[in-house]
Amino acid sequence: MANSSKGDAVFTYFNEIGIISQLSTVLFEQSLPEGLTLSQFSVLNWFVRVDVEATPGRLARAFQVTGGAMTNTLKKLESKGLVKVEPDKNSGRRKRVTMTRKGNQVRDGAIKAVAPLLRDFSERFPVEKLGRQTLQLAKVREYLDERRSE
Amino acid sequence: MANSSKGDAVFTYFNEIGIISQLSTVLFEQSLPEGLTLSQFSVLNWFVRVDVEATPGRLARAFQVTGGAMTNTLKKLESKGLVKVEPDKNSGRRKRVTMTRKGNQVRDGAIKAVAPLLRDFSERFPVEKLGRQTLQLAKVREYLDERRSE
DNA sequence: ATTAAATAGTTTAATATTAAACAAACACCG
DNA sequence: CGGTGTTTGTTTAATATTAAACTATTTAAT
Repeated sequence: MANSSKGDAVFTYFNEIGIISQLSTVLFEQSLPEGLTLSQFSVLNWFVRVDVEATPGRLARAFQVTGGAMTNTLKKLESKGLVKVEPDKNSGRRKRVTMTRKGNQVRDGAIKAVAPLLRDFSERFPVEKLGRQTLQLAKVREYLDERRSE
Repeated sequence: MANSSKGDAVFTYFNEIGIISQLSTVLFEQSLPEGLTLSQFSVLNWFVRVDVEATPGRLARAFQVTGGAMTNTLKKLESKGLVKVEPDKNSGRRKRVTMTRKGNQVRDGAIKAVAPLLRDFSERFPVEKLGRQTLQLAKVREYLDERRSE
């Protein structure tokens, strides 16, 4: 009895998380320009926040998706002219991915387009509270990450 | 500056949520028997926790998925012999979905199979803490739900 | 130097999902 | 009635994803 109610609590917790993930992704993508998906935007944003160049593999690892998924995402971005994918001069199997000028502009536009959404949200859920929740979530994420490939 | 850092905080928050959703779903499904997906298990579980019968539409609404998605899920469950889908005698357009005996058994098996996972998790993250987080998450979920179809 | 193993990236087939178009049955109002 | 609009469920086409097979290249071992 106490066991199943514990299980229920855990189940409810992950259920809420799943629903929030779904709803927030849809809301977010509705505001994004150029038919950008969250994955595509995230890659563009990575180039601003982390590094100006990358390999497909590095991006796949950064976003915890398979290589195939990243190949697909990069193809979409490339066909929109937002990233450039070239062979790496130093290694025949690697490729070198960079953001184009247009990619940078579209990323900036996306940030602007999404700003009202974020502003509204952080009015109702102030950053201090959010920060505390994020810390707790990070612990859960780390725990699951460890249990991932065991 | 303060604006973008606010945005970052919100973005990080939803990012953590997205990753947890992904990881927990994979971990959960790896433990489920009969090749059950989370969606399929959730439907079976619904029949134990909420009602012994339903229409496809009611289930679709309960899980916030489209009608088409529920049609698909129910077909999978039906082909495994875990639910029964019949025409409703009182209404020609409705259908009546119930869980079979086998469905009940498989659901019980799934609960057992998943128990160690839940136990481990609630050792590391005690229910009181989890409950508090769940409350906060529910508020966020409600907020997003309101903003959904506006 | 050759061979074996590891790495990087792509392709293919499958899955779960959505949105949109559709079909059938019902409800209601003139 | 009789037509109009709504509800219920399915189908279709598209998407993003995964796992697995595959190619090509580099590294390591003997």
